[in-house]
Amino acid sequence: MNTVLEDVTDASITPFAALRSFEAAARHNNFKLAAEDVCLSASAVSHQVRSLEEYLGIQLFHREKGKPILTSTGAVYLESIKEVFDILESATNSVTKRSKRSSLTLNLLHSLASCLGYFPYYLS
Amino acid sequence: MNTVLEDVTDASITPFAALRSFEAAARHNNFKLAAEDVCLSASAVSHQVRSLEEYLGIQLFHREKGKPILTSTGAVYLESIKEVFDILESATNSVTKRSKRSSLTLNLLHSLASCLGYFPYYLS
DNA sequence: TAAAAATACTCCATAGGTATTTTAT
DNA sequence: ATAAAATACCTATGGAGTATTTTTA
Repeated sequence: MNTVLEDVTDASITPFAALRSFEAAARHNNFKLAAEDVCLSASAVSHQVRSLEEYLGIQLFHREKGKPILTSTGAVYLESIKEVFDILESATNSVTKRSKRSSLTLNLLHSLASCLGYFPYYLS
Repeated sequence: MNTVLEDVTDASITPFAALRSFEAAARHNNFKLAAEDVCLSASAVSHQVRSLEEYLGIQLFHREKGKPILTSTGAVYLESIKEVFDILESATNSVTKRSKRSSLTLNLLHSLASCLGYFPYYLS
């Protein structure tokens, strides 16, 4: 068969973890705070945002002044990404049956609590 | 602070690669064919679909007869997942500037061509 | 000089492969 | 008897960490 290979960026292999970091980074305009949100090191967020930029072939943040500031293109992309997370979340909720279980209240730092929300298996 | 940990499945950490395999598997009701679509081994597709099921805590496929058949819950989930890919794809397209480059036509098997579409860096 | 971002370097967790077994036709 | 799916097991890769450097306020 004849196939013309084009210079496409296939959305279905979008580095997904990077989208989380990107969303958090955009929300704060700050990689350090974003890192806390997503329970990673600032270094990891930097890596991920960069990889997302390379994957897309565009700049998501201006970095002239050290502080990352969302580019206008980044802002456009962000809106869609939020939508993606919203749909994914309602999809997940609609198919996930949650067992009513007895709850346990803990006193925790917010940042740690947030991580436990993502990774409850840290609890033993 | 007080934090109540609930038994939630956080959509933002959905195993994303598994969604691709799931979509392909659902389209074919066949892991082998799905594997070709996503350029992985059938084993990998099996792994991924299972991990997605474990992550969601639901069954996406009936497997009584060896042949995987989408469950009704799986069908519900699939619809949203397709939407997610659609949004992601248009988001990607809208921010991706594609350089008009000269194209090269090759004769390839369909399955390989499909993989090259995903992974053009296989070309040297 | 303090604090975040970028980068260099490293490591190991895990995604995915091969080989094998199971199951259904 | 064949072919797909499940599973066991193993390996290599790259994601993410620490340490360091750079940069801005």
